[in-house]
Amino acid sequence: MASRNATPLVHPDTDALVFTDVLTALSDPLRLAVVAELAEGAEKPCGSFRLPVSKSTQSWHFRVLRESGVIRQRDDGNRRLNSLRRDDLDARFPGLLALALREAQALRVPPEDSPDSNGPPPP
Amino acid sequence: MASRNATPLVHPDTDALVFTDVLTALSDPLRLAVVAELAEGAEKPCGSFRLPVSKSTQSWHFRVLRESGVIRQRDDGNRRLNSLRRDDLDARFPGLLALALREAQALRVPPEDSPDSNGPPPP
DNA sequence: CATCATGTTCGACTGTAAGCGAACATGATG
DNA sequence: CATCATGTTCGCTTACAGTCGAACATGATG
Repeated sequence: MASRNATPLVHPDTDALVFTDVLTALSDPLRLAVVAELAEGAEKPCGSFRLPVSKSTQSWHFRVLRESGVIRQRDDGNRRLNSLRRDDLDARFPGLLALALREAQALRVPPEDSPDSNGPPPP
Repeated sequence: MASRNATPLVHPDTDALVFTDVLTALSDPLRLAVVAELAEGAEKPCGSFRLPVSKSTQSWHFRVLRESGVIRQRDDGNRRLNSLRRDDLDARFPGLLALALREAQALRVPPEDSPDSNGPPPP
């Protein structure tokens, strides 16, 4: 469904990143989670994030992230691979990404109350 | 209209600041302008900002800023004085405010096209 | 080639953000 | 005390963000 005549995957130039747009993109917990996962480094297809929303909604969130310049997307056969525009973000808004990642970590399933961090999550 | 029985001016604790809420607060150009103006240091009453929206809308924006923990408000007789919670923000999200201020500066009436930055703005 | 997997797009719906004016509350001022 | 200045609150609109399911497009796979 990817590399054909449709929307040609627009990415804003590094120096065209808009601060308020990036903040808006990062102000959503779901998108912040995606960013955190991409921060691990590897390119990941959209479907690999297990987001608790429908596919169409996922598409929407990835689009917001791409169009604000937070992530890069490229088509690889069937799948659309996502990566973090870390260098661009660091160049344009130094420190912002680090901050976002730190907070995304904190947001990540606040440790229920188990004394040791073991065992599977309760059903 | 201020210090009476109404809403008692709630401010979130420093360690209770929510990242996504702060980002949302800062992602609005109008509110960003307010933050920039408060960054000059002085306490300023709401009416002194000359925002291009109605009074009720201004009240709304100040409320968003206060409840997200970006600004502090206190009543002084007739007026409600605003100040930036700089220390709290720096403690909780180091670097974020500096970044926002830098970008707010950049947003500030993008230099029309006058070769030298002189003369009053055209009517 | 038929089917499946991966994503996007479209239209509709819902909720919230942002805007306004009118009414109100209160402190300052004449 | 009457009036003015400063802000908030209360509906009420309007715009947009977020969500979904259905339909579609395309690459991969049997």
